[in-house]
Amino acid sequence: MLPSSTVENYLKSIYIAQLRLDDDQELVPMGQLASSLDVAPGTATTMVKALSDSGLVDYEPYAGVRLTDAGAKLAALVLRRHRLVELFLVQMMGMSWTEVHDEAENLEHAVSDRLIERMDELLGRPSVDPHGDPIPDSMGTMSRYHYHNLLTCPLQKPMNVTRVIDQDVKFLQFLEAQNLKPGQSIRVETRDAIADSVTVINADDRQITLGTAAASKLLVEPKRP
Amino acid sequence: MLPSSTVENYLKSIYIAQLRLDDDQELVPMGQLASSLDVAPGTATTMVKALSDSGLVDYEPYAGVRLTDAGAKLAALVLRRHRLVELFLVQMMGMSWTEVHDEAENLEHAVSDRLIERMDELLGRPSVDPHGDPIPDSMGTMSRYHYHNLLTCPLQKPMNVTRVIDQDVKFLQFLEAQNLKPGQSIRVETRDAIADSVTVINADDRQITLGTAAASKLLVEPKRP
DNA sequence: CAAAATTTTTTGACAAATCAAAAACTAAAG
DNA sequence: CTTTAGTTTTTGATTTGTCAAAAAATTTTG
Repeated sequence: MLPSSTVENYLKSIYIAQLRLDDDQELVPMGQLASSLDVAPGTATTMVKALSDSGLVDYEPYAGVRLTDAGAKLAALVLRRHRLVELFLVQMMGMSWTEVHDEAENLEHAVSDRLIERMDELLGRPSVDPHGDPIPDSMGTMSRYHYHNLLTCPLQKPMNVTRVIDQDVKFLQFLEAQNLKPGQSIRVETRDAIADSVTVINADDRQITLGTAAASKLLVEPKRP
Repeated sequence: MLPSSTVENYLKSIYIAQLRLDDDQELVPMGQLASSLDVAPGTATTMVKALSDSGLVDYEPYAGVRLTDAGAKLAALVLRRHRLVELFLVQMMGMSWTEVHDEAENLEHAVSDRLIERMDELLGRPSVDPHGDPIPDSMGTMSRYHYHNLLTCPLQKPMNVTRVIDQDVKFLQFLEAQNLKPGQSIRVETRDAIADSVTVINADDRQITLGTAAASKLLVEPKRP
């Protein structure tokens, strides 16, 4: 009984929401789930009850939903397929990292285990996708790093962009144009809480100002070569 | 309103059945369509009526169904995706020509035009897939070549296998083991109508005997080195 | 050509996934 | 602690794709 792509999408959404909830014990609220899947709230309730009956989630009425171990493993494997496909499209097909998310959104439900294994091999068992997101292994285990973002990292220190937490094409294109892609070296110059902004210097010594909402989506780590 | 993968499969089946019907004016019987799609006859009737309402097929009750121009174009583009994916899996992913059909069966509904165009480019605008089946162009035009098969080709003349009209993995593996893949050089030695068999000599001078049902699935053309 | 066999269509039902809007519940504010 | 605001669940419908079995049409056969 292989899960439908709808089921895979629900599991994936819950998985990602749970990661963002951070505290691993918490429940994902139904409203949030519904809006992330772009369905009506009642639809999510119905579906989550069915998932609960299949043992993929724990559901607490009026409180929210949490993946079981079985559900979490399935979700991680969907994410693995998604991210390997993204990397494959960039590395082997020469597509832009800004456009591969939507393509992978469809392919993640259509690629077989055999093909995914082949991609993994050809790509050299990569650990992150083109956005810096970690790729779960074939057992469904995903490394969980706690990166700094542009709001929390030290000022005036050379950092590397390691990850971008947003799949919006325009935003990614903007980052590319400003040399703020994963892998680039940057440093945060100033932060202004009142102005709600952060200024960073990129590798070309160009200064870029971001709002804090955008700044929080760029994850960095101390530069070390 | 992009067609669902179910609709794509119906169109593809009708398209292929129509090619086999040869006389282009004929109708595909509902029973044949239903069994090729592995659905109940009534299901096919219902679906075909819906396709007819969308202007993708002409439906004549109790007689059968035929693609309209719009339907034929859509079907050809599905076939294009299927066959490009198959070739891609063999050429670029190193998969076996015997196993790519099933994989392509899923991927044909998930790959975008953009990705297909990229594959086509990387593969050098190929004209046939690993089974020798022609690949329609992006306008939905497919070359319709009239090959001989092992039952109709001249005896004792050197021929090239150009195409295999069967996707059964065991059969393809058999052909591979006997050096009867597309591209190989062979010659038909004898035919025996009573014994219902054909004997062929492969490139290694090994003699292989096939039943006529199998023999009719191997298409050949005169060897021209 | 009429009876039998076959094919096709119709009918009624069902499962998956969804929505809109009413009802129920929880949380927040006064 | 009650009213209000915000979530969540229920309810009743809808769409897509499917099946089994009855009914109708067609084709084959004696």
